Amino acid sequence: HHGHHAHQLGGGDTAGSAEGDRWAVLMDIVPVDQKRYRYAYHRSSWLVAGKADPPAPPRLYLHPDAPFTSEQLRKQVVSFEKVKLTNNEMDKNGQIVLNSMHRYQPRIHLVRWREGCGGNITDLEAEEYKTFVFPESVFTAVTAYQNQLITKLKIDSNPFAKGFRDSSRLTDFDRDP
Amino acid sequence: HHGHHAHQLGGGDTAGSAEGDRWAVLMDIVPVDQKRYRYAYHRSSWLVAGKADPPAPPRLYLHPDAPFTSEQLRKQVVSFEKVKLTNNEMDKNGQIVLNSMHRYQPRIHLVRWREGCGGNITDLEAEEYKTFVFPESVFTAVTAYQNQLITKLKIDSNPFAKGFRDSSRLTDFDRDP
DNA sequence: GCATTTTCACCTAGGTGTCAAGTT
DNA sequence: AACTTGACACCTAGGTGAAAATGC
Repeated sequence: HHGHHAHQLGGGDTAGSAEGDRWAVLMDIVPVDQKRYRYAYHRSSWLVAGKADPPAPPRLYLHPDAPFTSEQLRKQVVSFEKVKLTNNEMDKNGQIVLNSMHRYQPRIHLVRWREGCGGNITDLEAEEYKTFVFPESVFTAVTAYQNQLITKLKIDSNPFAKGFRDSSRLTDFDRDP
Repeated sequence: HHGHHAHQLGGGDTAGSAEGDRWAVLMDIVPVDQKRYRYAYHRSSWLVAGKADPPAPPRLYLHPDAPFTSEQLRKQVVSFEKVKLTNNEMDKNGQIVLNSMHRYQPRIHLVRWREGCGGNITDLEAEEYKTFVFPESVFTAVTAYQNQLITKLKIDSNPFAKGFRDSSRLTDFDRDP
């Protein structure tokens, strides 16, 4: 209603605006380059190992709490902790499909909620949206960690991996509490 | 588009119709009468025990898979297995609030999906809907089962209660498998 | 005395990295 | 030789009724 071009959002919606104040937040993950990588253990670094495998078209993952109001977007954390990755190109569960040993850039898309679509967004170019990219979030997809520091980071930061933390090595006192 | 009165749905949408073919399915649970009950253990039956406590206005529980298409409604089971009940009138989790020791009738409402509301249905009378009632689903709300047959039924039919099934009484062979 | 809440052992369901086995 | 998959132990998270504790 401010006369923005379609396919581009401007800033400046004020706190009072209620009309059309519904937003979808989506994530996709796009290739950084056309390369395949391998890991050089002895020098602890990634090396180019050839040309990329043919990429699947990036899948859009809609944040499950959508639609958000602009107030929610201002006051709440929008976490994508439930997004799942797979290397199975035939996946039917809406997971994001990646090729292992390739580099990727996650992207966040803020999309004006269209009444009547119910979040069924298949093509970003048909929407009014703005994309946010955080270059520090680039990563290399793997099926097994190549680096023990990554393994330690995951074990220390993911509650489901608590069983592998150092402190869980028992000190032989696990009988008759 | 067939000229039905608002607030009432007719049958006869054919398989081909696509326009507006989105439906919400909701459940609410309404008091059967204005009575409070108690259970007579010695005769295994419910008795009237006085006048009902003041009822909270019935809450509408929207099926989480909404909206459905009419094809989905024809071909799939619509299960309300995730609905939760509580006796806490202050509940903020969208659970259905009931008074213990009162009789209730669950109801199912089929509601035409309104674009722009995103399933945010607060008042049924503002919608185009049809209600389905199954008298065999009337029940008495409790905080503890009053009848051992109910306890057995629940234990035998709910996977989470498997630990209480007869067959799980161990036969003294639970050492060193 | 009866109804409700709290705590608990026992489950289901599913998210972790490990390790062995399989694949290319 | 390097990468991928599947079975596994170990967790988190939470749904059961039993039994004890609490409330009215």
